[in-house]
Formats: sequence, C-alpha cells, structure tokens
Amino acid sequence: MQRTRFGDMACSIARTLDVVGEPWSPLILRNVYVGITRFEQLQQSLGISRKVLTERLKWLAENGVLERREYSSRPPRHEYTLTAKGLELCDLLLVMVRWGDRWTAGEAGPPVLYRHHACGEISHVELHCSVCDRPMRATDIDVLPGPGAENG
Amino acid sequence: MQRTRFGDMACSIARTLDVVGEPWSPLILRNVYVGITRFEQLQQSLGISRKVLTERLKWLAENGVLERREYSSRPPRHEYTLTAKGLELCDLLLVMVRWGDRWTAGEAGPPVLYRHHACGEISHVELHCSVCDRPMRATDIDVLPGPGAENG
DNA sequence: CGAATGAGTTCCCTTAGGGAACTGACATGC
DNA sequence: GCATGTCAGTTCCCTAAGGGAACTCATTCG
Repeated sequence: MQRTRFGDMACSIARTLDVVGEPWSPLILRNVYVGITRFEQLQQSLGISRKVLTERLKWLAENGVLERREYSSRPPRHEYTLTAKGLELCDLLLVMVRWGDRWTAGEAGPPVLYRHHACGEISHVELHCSVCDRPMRATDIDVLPGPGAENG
Repeated sequence: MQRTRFGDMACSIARTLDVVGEPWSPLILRNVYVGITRFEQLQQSLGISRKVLTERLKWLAENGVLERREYSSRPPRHEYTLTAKGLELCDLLLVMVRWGDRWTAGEAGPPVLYRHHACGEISHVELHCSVCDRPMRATDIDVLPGPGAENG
C-alpha cells in the first residue's frame, strides 16, 4: 500500500526506501544487473504482473536508477540499463545476498556465488570503515545528529 | 500487496525481501536498533498504523529478527529487541544510509552521522571482499551458479 | 472512583498488486 | 498481402493489504 510518504522523512533509510522500498524493485535491479534488461524478459523471469512492472520501471527511471533506452526504432523497442546511481544500489543487493545466504539458504547452500575480480576467489562482502578500513558493523558505531537533521 | 511468495525463490535477495521487503520493516529495525523498542513509541515515531505495526512486529518476531520480551507482567508490557539475526540485518540499514546520504540528502547534508568506535571518526561503510579485504562492489564480481541453484 | 497508559484488536475505506485480455507497431513466412 | 508472431505496454476487474479511527482490557495513578 504505502500511502505514507517516505521521501519526505529526514532519514536516509526512509528516502532510500522511497525509491526501492517495495519488494519488486531490488529484484528488478538484480535482473537488470545480470543482463536481463527488457520488459518481456523481466516479466517472465520475475513472474511479476505486467502492470506492476510497467509502474516500477517508470518509477525507477524517473528516479534516475534506471535509464530507458531505445535499442530499435523500426519496431520501437526499449531496454533498461543501470545508471551510476542504480549501480551503487547494487551494493545493497550484495548485502542482501550475504544475509540471505547466511540465514535463509539452509541445507542446499547459496543459490548463487560471487567471484571477486581482484583476487579471483569466491567470497562475499563485508562492511568496512571508509576512514580506518577496519570492520564496521551496526554494533561498532555511535549514531549522532547530522546537518540535515529535522530540527538542527 | 505482495501476493507473490518471495520466500520460495532460489534467490537470497528474494528470501531476504520475504522477511524485510516491505518498506516499514527496515524502519522498525532502525528504531529498535536505536532504542525505540516499545509498541507505542514505535507507532508514534514512525507514524505507522497500529494494525500494520502489530502485523510487522509479529512477522519479524516469527522470523527470528526481533524478540518479544515481557518487561512487566503486572500490567503485561512488552518490548522488542534485535536478535543476532536482526542485528546483522542492520548492516543493510548502514548501506541504505550510505546510498540515501549520497543520492537523496541534497543541500542539507546527511540527517544522521555515524562514528566508528574503532577509530573515533565520522565515516560510512564501504564494501570489502571477505577473502582479500580489497573493495568489492557490484562492478568487481562475476556471478556464478551455487550449490542451492534451482536446477543444479 | 475517574482518568491515563501500554499494547493491541476491530472495522471500514481506499489503494495497490495479480492476472488475463487487449492494443499497436512493426517483421516474417507463405 | 494476409495471417501470425513479438515486444512493450495498457485496461479491466478482483482481491488483499495499508491507513485511520474507535474500541478493548488490564492495571496504575491521583
């Protein structure tokens, strides 16, 4: 439903959720990321209703996450690609994968593996501090009001 | 709406979304993480409808993300705390924060700052490889089928 | 005793998702 | 050149989920 507006909240989590907060969007991004870029392919691979897919693609394009490009004009055909903004959202997907692998994969093991170009190994992401490079998890931080806080 | 079942998909992203894929759940987790742990507080701070909050808390508790604890039995009162599973989900929040700060904060700057215990500096998370410790972004990896793949 | 509080529950209304059928612009085969 | 196929949507109806307000229930406080 989501009648409540998340985009207006003074919270970067809420504002991120405003863009990709309903559950299909991350899966659309994932598929575009792996090369499934066209309407028909997306619809079939996800099993999403065509109506909702149309709405999501429009929304994601309006918000600069996807770009809608004509790859054929004779029959007008389009495909969707990730912008820089959208590619950075894929970081989120990698962290979702990590959590899903750890907590929901069960006996069968992870459905997908990720090989890091730099070292060639199968691995997963870990969160590090941008300043000191050491691990930085939710338990390792203090939360402070910032310049964009509500009544700052 | 989400009549489609994400939990059954052979995709760790979908299975993560099955647990926290609708937009209120991450905000609930965020608030529990910062110490807003009771029903009334959560309802007021988020502006969520009481009905939906009840459903979400129940779902998150059933899925082992939150724990419902009685902190008073004389009038029966409960509070919700993060489990280990839930705390690891907060990693996801940190990455959402990072993206929201970069792409949606605008002039005002980030509403909240994070200080890393280890170095004492205001910083943000970056994704690194669990094997070689170097940066690992969506552009730095190959995707391969894993043991839990659909027809493996 | 009456009001307040915390934590829900119930009810109704609106809106968003699912699914199937339909459209429109071409392209292809016979 | 007409029927068929394909891609990318659009339209329509139905159901389920979200929003909001009122109500419940146990208990405490003044």
